[in-house]
Amino acid sequence: MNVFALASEKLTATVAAMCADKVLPAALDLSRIAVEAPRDPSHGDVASNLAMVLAKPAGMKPRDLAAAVAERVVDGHEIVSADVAGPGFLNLRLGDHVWWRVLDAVLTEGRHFGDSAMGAGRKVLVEYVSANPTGPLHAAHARGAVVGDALAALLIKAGYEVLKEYYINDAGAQVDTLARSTFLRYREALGETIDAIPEGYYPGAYLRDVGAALAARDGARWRDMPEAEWLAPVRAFAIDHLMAEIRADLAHLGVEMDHFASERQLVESGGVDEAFAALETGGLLYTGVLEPPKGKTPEDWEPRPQTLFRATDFGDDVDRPLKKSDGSWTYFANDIANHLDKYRRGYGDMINIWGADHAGYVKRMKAAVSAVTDGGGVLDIKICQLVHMMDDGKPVRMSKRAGNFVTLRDVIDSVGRDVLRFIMLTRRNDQSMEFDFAKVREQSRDNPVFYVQYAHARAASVLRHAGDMPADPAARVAWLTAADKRHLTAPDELALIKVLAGWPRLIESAAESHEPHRIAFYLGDLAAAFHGLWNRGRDDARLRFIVDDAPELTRARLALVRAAQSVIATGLRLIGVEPVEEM
RNA sequence: GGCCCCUUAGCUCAACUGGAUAGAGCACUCGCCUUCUAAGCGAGAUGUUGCAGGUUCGAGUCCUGCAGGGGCCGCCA
Repeated sequence: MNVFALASEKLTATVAAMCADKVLPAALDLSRIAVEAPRDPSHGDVASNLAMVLAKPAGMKPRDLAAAVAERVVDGHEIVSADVAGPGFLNLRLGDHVWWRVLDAVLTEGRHFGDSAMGAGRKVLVEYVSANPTGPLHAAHARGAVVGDALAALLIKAGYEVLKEYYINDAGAQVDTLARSTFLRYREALGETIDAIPEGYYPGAYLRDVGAALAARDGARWRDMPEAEWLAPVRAFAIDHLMAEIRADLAHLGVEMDHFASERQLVESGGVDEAFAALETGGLLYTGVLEPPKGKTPEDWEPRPQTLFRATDFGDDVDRPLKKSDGSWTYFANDIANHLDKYRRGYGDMINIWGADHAGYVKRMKAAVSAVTDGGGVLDIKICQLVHMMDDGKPVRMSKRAGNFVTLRDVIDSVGRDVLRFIMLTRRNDQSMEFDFAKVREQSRDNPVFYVQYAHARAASVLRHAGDMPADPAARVAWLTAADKRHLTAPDELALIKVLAGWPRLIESAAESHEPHRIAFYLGDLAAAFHGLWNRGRDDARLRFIVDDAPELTRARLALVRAAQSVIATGLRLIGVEPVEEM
């Protein structure tokens, strides 16, 4: 149950009744009415701007209109008071039993509390990670992986049908370089001495494993053949090998993709030609010469006619080339095909999670999606800003060139999957963040993961001490919902229930804005409210959850504890973190 | 040179997509504490939201310009 929806229905019903009574004109536009929690709890439980939005069409002053609605909306039961404040806000206060009902809803709905029908089963494709298959995932991939995965889970909870997809860049020059680099390691595995890795090859030691595996499978078969013979099979072998590692690393992080899309397969099956044809049919291609980028002219720049896409018609800054000088497709052309393919698979809503290095690419991709789907497809792109890896305040040096970058696997092994996942959501995606190995392992109030986990474990501890409570889950829910909630009237008890009541709304707003970090922040707030209640018991034993000589009071409080624990657990699981029973 | 993101308390960051007196944590000061779980609790103080304009009942949020930080900028992906 969603108290904001409840209040919203009450308010619109009241306005409708006033229209019917001709107090207000008919056919008012109610779409801009907001019903939300006021920032300051002293203003009430629910606030609405309806009087300010409707004032002009209704021909009334906002405060007068608000007062008229206030008078009619109060029923002394669910809405116990309505006040006009400021320029015309309508502040509602809900009856305590509304909150008690929320508590029962949390208990009976369990992990389904907060599920929303908002998505109405609409299909959404979330593409994330999509790292090149030329090496293991490194630390910088963690953020996109976690943000994408949590967003996907969030959208599922909000009622969307989600496909989690990884786009494998297995078609460009980089995978040819991978093949050649692997071939060196293959010869090495066959006994040759490789003095130095030539310039332009991948030097990473991880390719030794790949070379050795190839030698183990095929022996010396490729060694003396010309490159044209071995390039494709070695490339395929290396990609398969590295993708298997990438999948294993993702699994280690708790990320399970639904689908892996191959760029090469897309190209070979004619997907790019189709996208090209679609653009050509729309008259969106022409041959032209681009200006060199100002202030940074490449040394070998020479004006050259190219096949260009009219990206500027769709909000981009310049038109973009689709073919390289050797006649092959640009990465952009392939990616257009990738997105057209998504669209044709039924995914009109697409979300891509990208790293900061791709930020300059956003406009053209959105332009392309708009063009190639004739406006039918919508692409949202979330840019994950850089993560600065630190250890106790000192930057962790990473050099991809030297091949000594920190792998994703290293980070997971070092701090644990749960910590990594949670921390990656403690910043908005478009904000850069520090990740300090020492700090995230710290067990203190400063560490948000610890703080939230501790709240869950504390709740579990209380429930373990509750002697009367049935152990069987169904019986326990029945026992807790049957508790007399009239014992829960203290302001901070109600405050905790109000935080719980905000969960369904948080799911919807986070899903709508594609911002999974809000879950982590919400859990921090919820944990704070719970710890606050706990701490009341330190000074006054009567304020503890379990009061020995007051079984009915205890039972009601246990219902609150269990409800808080349940929402914390649901929230943690939603972002892929396992709640702990003990710490 | 161009484009994108960012700039909020001393520090690290929020702010429910335009709402009311901009909030947390850390650090700081004072007091308390050893528990249903020890890794703490309570109280206090903290602001020209980078700067200058604009839009409107109302702007941290939207539009323009400027400054600073980061990222990117045809034939890499």
